[in-house]
Formats: sequence, C-alpha cells, structure tokens
Amino acid sequence: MTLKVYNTLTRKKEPFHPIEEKKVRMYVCGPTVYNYIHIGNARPAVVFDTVRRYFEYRGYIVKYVSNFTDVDDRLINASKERHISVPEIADQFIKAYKEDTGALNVKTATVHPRATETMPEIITFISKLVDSGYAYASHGDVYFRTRKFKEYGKLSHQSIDDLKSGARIDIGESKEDPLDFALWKAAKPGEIKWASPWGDGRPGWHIECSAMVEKYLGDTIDIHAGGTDLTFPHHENEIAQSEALHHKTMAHYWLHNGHIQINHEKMSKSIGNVILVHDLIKKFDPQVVRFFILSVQYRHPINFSDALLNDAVQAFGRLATTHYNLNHRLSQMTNSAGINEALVENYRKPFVEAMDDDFNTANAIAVLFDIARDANIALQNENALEKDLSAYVQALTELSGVLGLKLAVDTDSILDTEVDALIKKRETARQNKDFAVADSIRDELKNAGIILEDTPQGVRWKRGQE
RNA sequence: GGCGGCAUAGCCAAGCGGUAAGGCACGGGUCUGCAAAACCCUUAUCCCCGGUUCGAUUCCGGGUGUCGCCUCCA
Repeated sequence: MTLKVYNTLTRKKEPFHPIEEKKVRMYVCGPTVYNYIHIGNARPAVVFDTVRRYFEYRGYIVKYVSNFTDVDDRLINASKERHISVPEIADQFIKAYKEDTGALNVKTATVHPRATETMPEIITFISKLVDSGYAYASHGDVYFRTRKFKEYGKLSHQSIDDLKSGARIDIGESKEDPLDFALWKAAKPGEIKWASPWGDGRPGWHIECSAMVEKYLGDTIDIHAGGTDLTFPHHENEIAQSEALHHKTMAHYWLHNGHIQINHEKMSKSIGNVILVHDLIKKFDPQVVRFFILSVQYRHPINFSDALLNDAVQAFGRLATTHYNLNHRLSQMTNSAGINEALVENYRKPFVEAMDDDFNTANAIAVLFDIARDANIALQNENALEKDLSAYVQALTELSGVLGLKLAVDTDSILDTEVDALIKKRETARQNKDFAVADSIRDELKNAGIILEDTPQGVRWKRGQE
C-alpha cells in the first residue's frame, strides 16, 4: 500500500516518496503570537499533528518544525496598546499556544523556532539574495525582485501578469515593481529593531520561514504545510526566495488545510466571529474539539457551531463509553488471556487504507465506530472471550491514538469510597427488591454528577450530566 | 476580472465508473425491577440540463447556488 498525499503544487494526489528512506522532514507555518490562537490556528496544528502521528505510526522518523512569528505589525501594535514590549507579548502567547495546543493533544514540534532567534540566518539569507541580484535595497527596506524569479506563480497557479492587478504599493514603500515584496523593513522610530547591512529594521514575513526551513531542515524538504490562505502570497514568496537562492526545489509536497467557517462565512476579526481555543475548551472537552476537526477531510472547509460541537460530544462519547465499558468488563477478568491479534488487524487494515488516502480521517473515524459497534455486540455476550475484548481495547486505543484522541471517561473522584459505599447499599436494596431505596440512591448520585449503570457483571459508574 | 473549493438523507460527513460508509437526531423494537449503556429495524429519485458509456453520485460540457484566494488572514 502506498501513502498518497494531495499536492497543491500539482493539484493531484501523489504517492509519497520521502527524500530519505523512512524519514520525513516537514515544516508547518505557525501562528503570529500576538493573541490567543483561534480555532482557525488550531486546525492546521491538529491536522498536521495527525499527519505527523500517522507517519510515525507507519514507521517514519519525522522532523517536525513549526515557527512562531514573534515580530510583525500586529505584535508592534499590541505592544503600543498594552505598553509592554514585543518580546513580553510573544512570550505570553507562545506559552498560551503551548497550553491550548497541548489541551488538543498536539505533540510538541521537534523544533519550534522563533523569528527573532533566527535573525542572523535571516540577514544572511537576504544578503545572498541581494548579492545574486534577486533583491535590492531601497530606503532602508529590501525587496525581492519578483519578476526575476521565472517560476513565480507555480504554486498558486497564477500567471505573474494576472497577479499584477492585485498587487499594490503601500505609502512609504519604494518598489521597482508592485509585485515585489519586502524581505526587510526599515524600523520606524521607537519600533523594535535589529541591525543589518541596510540599516536597523526587522524581517518581512515570508523570509523567516525560508530561513528556518533552510536552517533546521535543509534546502529541500518533504512537506511544507499551512492554511489554504497561505498558498498565496506567503508560500509562493517562500518558494521564490528559497529557490532563487538554492536553485533547488524547496519542498516536494505542499499541503494546505481548509478554513473554518462560522455560519458558513469566513471567520475574521472584522466580522467579529473569531472563536478562541482558550474560550472554546472551557465549554467543550478539547478531545471533542479535536475529534470534530478530524471528522472532516482536512482540505475541506468546516463549519463551526455549538450545535455541531454538541453532536460531536455525543459521537465521541460513544467511542469513549465503549472503551470504558470494555475496560470495566476486562477488569473482572484474568488479564492473562492475551490478545486476538487477527481481530486487531481487521481494523488496522481499513484504518491504514483510509489514512493512506491523503489522510482521510473521516473514514479512519468510521473504522473507530466499526470497532465500537463490534465491541458492544461482544459485550452483550456473557461468554465473550477475554482475548477478543482485549483486541477491541487494543484496536480502539491504538487507532484513536494515531489520531491523537484520548478516549477517557471521567471516573476520577475523591469520593470513590463514598460512592462505593452507596453503590453497595443500593445493591443490597436491589437484592431485597427495595427499589424505592435503590432508586433514591441512584438519584442522589445522579444529582452529584455520578451515573450508575447496572450490568450483568455488576455496577458501572461514571461522571456526567443526566 | 484571474484562479480554486464545495453542492450526497432533518443535521454532519465519506464514496469519485458497477444502482449510496460512518456519526448525530427522530420513530419502532429488544434487553432492564425501572433506568442507563447497548443491540436490531426504519429513513437518500446523490443541485439542474445535456453528453460519453452496457452502466455516472462518480468522467466531460453548460447552468444555478455557495465558500474562498488574488489585502502579512490558519
């Protein structure tokens, strides 16, 4: 079986061939850290984390680099408004980013470079472009000579002349051509700045990624990824910079995730419908948020709403419940029967097939539900074999783990002994057919957020609403 | 204007040449002291019109609708 990935460069699904056998070098454009991340930032984080986990599951060693843009106009503006320094703001939101993505079970990148920590490489990169004639200094700024890069537009599939109409020159800029873009920006009075051959200033947006890719992953990498909006101009410009300098392909595969929409329209600050992960995970289990994001193929748009999330709560809960119920049953067994490996393999196969098809997580999740259904059928059988039940647990845990989903039912409680005592009391009442007492105990626990379920194998309990 | 995505049951969403996965919700049933959990059953002329084909949701052409990129917005 071969893994196929959709490549924006060719607009086709292509078999994945790594540069080095069983190794993947990937770069994912990270956030500008001037605020808490929104769910639009969370999607690429979750999606490409899943891509990474899948590669690892398939035996690849993945070097995963994702940057923090920690200096730009928005950070500078935030700095002015809040009267604290740019680095302080960046530190605050990098910390928040790690907390939020951590909650979503996103693994830490192999390297998480910051633009401001890559300054020497950025300046060297620009210098070389200037030396080779691909860039020029102008009044303290440095611009890339876009028309000199003949393949410009190959990623976004636009001819350079079509792009020209959309290009513009801001006040104060002095470009040779409207299509040229900034590599270095001269500092305005009072702004954060770094010394350079062209005067004090800071890097343009695109150059940091080119410099970081080169520094941490090399001239040519396997996968470069980000949100679909980054295709143009960001990634187009990265290609221009890097390939003009190295005369080598920057990345073999370009992956772009679709956007998140609110009520079928773009999420944006101006519309005022931005949802921060920081807030969302107060209302919904982060695992459910991750599950919801992965329930749709990553290139398609996802519409977000509380109603949709609530459906996901139910769906994900089904998986978690099955997992829990399996473990409840197994806890009463010998723990020595081994695992029915053939049964696990029955689910691994379709799962891998789904993921091999451009990371079709929707189909992969369908496999999880197949496991749940089969496991639940098995659980109804009082003579179910332990090795089969163990296989269901294994399949569920292993495959949901590849998607970065933790199936857990909340049973943590300091009230364990108290709950136990009440459950025992209720069991006695039930044996005596004193159902009024039994039901009142059940109601009492329910009001305390503990749900009791009677099964042939004894009482199960979990935390939850109603 | 240039480039692109999407249009599948009440809702979400796969499939991409051989008469429609999965989930949520609804209804009916089974199990249960009653519940819960679970299982079973039920629910789709695949936006429209042409074309190619023995056969199209799936390919091609044309519509319509919708979302997006072309503004440092993931």
